[in-house]
Amino acid sequence: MHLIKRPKLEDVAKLAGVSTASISRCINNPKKVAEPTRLRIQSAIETLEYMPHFGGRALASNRTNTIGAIIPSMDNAVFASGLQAFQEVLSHARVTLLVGSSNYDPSQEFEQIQSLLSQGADGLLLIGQDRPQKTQDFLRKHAIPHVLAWCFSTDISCSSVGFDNRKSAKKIAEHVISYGHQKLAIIAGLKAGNDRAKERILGIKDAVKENPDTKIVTIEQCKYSFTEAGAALDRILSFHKSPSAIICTSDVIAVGVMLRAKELNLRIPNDFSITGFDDINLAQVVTPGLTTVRVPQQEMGQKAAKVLLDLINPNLDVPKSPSQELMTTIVERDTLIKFQ
Amino acid sequence: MHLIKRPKLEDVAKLAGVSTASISRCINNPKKVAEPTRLRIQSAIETLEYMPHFGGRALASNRTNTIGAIIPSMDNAVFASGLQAFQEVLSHARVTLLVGSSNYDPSQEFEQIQSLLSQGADGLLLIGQDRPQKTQDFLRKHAIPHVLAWCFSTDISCSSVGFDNRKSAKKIAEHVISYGHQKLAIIAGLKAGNDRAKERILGIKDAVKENPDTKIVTIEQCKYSFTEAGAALDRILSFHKSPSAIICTSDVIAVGVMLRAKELNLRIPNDFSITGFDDINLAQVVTPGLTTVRVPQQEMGQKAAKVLLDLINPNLDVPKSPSQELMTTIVERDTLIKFQ
DNA sequence: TTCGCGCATGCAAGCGCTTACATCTTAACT
DNA sequence: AGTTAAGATGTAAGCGCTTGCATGCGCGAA
Repeated sequence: MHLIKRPKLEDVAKLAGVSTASISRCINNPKKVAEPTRLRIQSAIETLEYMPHFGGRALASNRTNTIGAIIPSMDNAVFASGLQAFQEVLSHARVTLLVGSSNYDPSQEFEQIQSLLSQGADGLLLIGQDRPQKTQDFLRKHAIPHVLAWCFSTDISCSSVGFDNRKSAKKIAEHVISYGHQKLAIIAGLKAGNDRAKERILGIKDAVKENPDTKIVTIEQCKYSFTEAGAALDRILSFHKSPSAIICTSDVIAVGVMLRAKELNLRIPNDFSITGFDDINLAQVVTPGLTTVRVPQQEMGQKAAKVLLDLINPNLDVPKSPSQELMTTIVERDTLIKFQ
Repeated sequence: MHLIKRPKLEDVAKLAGVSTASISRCINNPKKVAEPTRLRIQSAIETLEYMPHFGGRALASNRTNTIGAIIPSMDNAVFASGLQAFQEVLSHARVTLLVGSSNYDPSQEFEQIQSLLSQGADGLLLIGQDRPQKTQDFLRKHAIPHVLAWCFSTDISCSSVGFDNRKSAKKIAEHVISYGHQKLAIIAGLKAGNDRAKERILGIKDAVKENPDTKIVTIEQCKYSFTEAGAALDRILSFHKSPSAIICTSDVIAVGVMLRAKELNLRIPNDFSITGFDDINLAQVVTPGLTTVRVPQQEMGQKAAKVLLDLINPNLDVPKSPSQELMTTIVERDTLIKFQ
C-alpha cells in the first residue's frame, strides 16, 4: 500500500461521469441531486476515498464549520467537563471544536480570539463577561457570533448561558450565615479580568449587608492552586481575627485550604467551617466532604453549544434560543456546621 | 460603529502601495521584505485591521497550522492537564488545536480522525496505540503525521511520547508485593480498545509471575467512574476471597473504591491496601492519601507537541525528535501498608 | 402538437491567498 | 565604466471548491 495523491472533486466527477457541481451539491445538499446520480456519486466518493479539501471549501463558501472555545484553562475540572459536553454536541452537528486557553489573562484571551478567528472559527464560546473594551469592540465590529458561559446577564446584545454568580454566592453566604456564623472570611480567585470571582465576592457582601450582625473579616485572593490557597489560609490565621467560617469562591481553593488546615492540625469544621463553589469531584472526595455550590457544568456546555449553533445557522423552524439562566444548588456535606 | 467588509490582501496592498505578494511575504516570512516596506505594510495591516482569510491561505498553501487531538475524554483530569500543556506549546508555535473526543470507543475515534482531518488538521495527537487495523491503514495511507501519547513503543513506524504502561504497572505491583501482600485483586478500566488498561494488567501479572507466593484473586473491569468502581469493589467483596491489596489501574477507580469502602465502614488501609495510577489531584486529596503512580502528564503534553511540530515542519537545524520514553514514579502515600 | 414550467445538471466565474518566475535595483566587483 | 550577483518587488497562475446562471430535458396543459 502506498500513498495516493489526494483526489479532488474533479477526479470524483470524472469517475461518476458528472460535473463537479453535482458532486458538490450532492455533498452539501443531497436532495438537490436525483436519486440515481446521487448513488453513483456516492460510490465514486467511496472508491476514491474522497475527502473535501478544507481550504477550498472554506474559501468558496466562506464557512468552516468550526467553533472556537476559549477557556481559562482545561487543566481544571471546572471547565473541562463543560467543554467536553460542549464538544459532544458540536460533534453531532458535524462542527469541530477549536480550543484556546487564556490562563485567566484578558490579553491572552484577546490573542486567542484573534487566533481562533484567523483559523476561521464561525463562532466563539467565551467564559464570563468581564473583558476589556478593546475585546468587546472587536467582537462587535467583526460581528462574531459568540456566547458567554459561566455567567448570566440579561444584556441582550450578547447571548449567555450560565448562572448568576452573584446570586449563587449570596445564597451560599446566606446559608453559612443561617448556621450562625458571624465572622466570615472570603478567599476568592484573582479578581482581575475575572467577573466570576468579582461577582461572587459581591454576592457574599450582599448577604452580609442584609445581616447586620455579620461581618467580613478579610477578603483574600489567590490563584486556583492548593498551595496558593494554603498560603491564603496562613495569611488569614496570622491576622488573629479568626473567622468562624471561610467562604471560598472555588472548590480548588477550599480544598487547598483544607489540605493546609490538616497540615496545621486544625480540624474542619470544628475549628472553622468552610464552603466551596463548583462542586467538582474533589468536593465529594475530600474529607470531610465539602459543602459547596453545584454548577450545572454539563448542561451549560450542552446548551451553550446549541445556542451557538443556532446563532450560526439562523435556523428557520427552530425557535431562536436566547440567553438561558441555569440554576445552581447548594450541596450540603460536612464542612459547614452550626457555630458553637 | 458599524461593521465593515472584511479587508483582503488587495486592500492592504493598495494602502501600502505594494503588491499583494509583498504583503503575503511580509506576513509569512518577514525577512524577505525590506525594512521600510515592512513597516509600511505593517501599519497598513493595522489600520485596516486586516486578518488573513483562513480558507484562502489554506487553499493556496495547503497548510492550516492546525493540529488535532483526539482524547478519550476531556472530562477527566488524566488527559485534561496533558492537553492543556499540549495546547500551550502549540499556541506558542502559532498553531491551533482542534479537539475531538472518542469516549474510549475506537469507532468514534476513527470518525473523529476523519472529521479533524477534513477540517484540515496538519497532524494528530492520539492516545495509546491500540486501534483497529482500519484506522491504522487510514493513517498510513494518507500519511498523516501523528504522535501517540500515554504509551511508549519502540515501533519506529510511528512516534510516541509516553511511558511504558506495562513496566510502570509491574513496578507498582512489585512495590505492593514487597509490602508482603500475596492475595491481590485488580480493578482495571475496560480493556476494549484501551491498551493502557491491558498493558497495566499485563504488568501486574508480570510481577505476580515473578513472585510465586503471590496470586491474583480476581480481575475486575469497570468504567472510569466512582460508582462503577464502587460496584467493582462490591463484586470483589462478594467473592469472599478477600484480597489484602487492590491494585487499580486508575486513580479515579481507586478513589471510587475508597469512597465505597467508606460507605461500607471498611477501613483503608487496615482492611485492605489499595493503589492507584496517574496521580491526579484526587490522589492527594482523598483520605487517606492514595499511593499511586505519577504520570508526567504535562511533560508528556509538551513533548508530544514539540515532536508533532517537528514532524510537520521538517525543520532543518532542529534535530529530529524521535519517540521519547518518559518515566513514571511511585508516589507513596497512605493507602498501602505492610500486610499484617 | 405546442408551449411552458420545473427539475436535474453543467458551465464557469470567482473566493483570498501563495509562490515560482520575471523584472528591476543596487552595490560590489573587475 | 562594465559586469554580475544578490536582494527587493511585481506578475500572474493556480490551489479545490461553491454557486448563480444557463441549458436541456420531460411532462402536463392548452
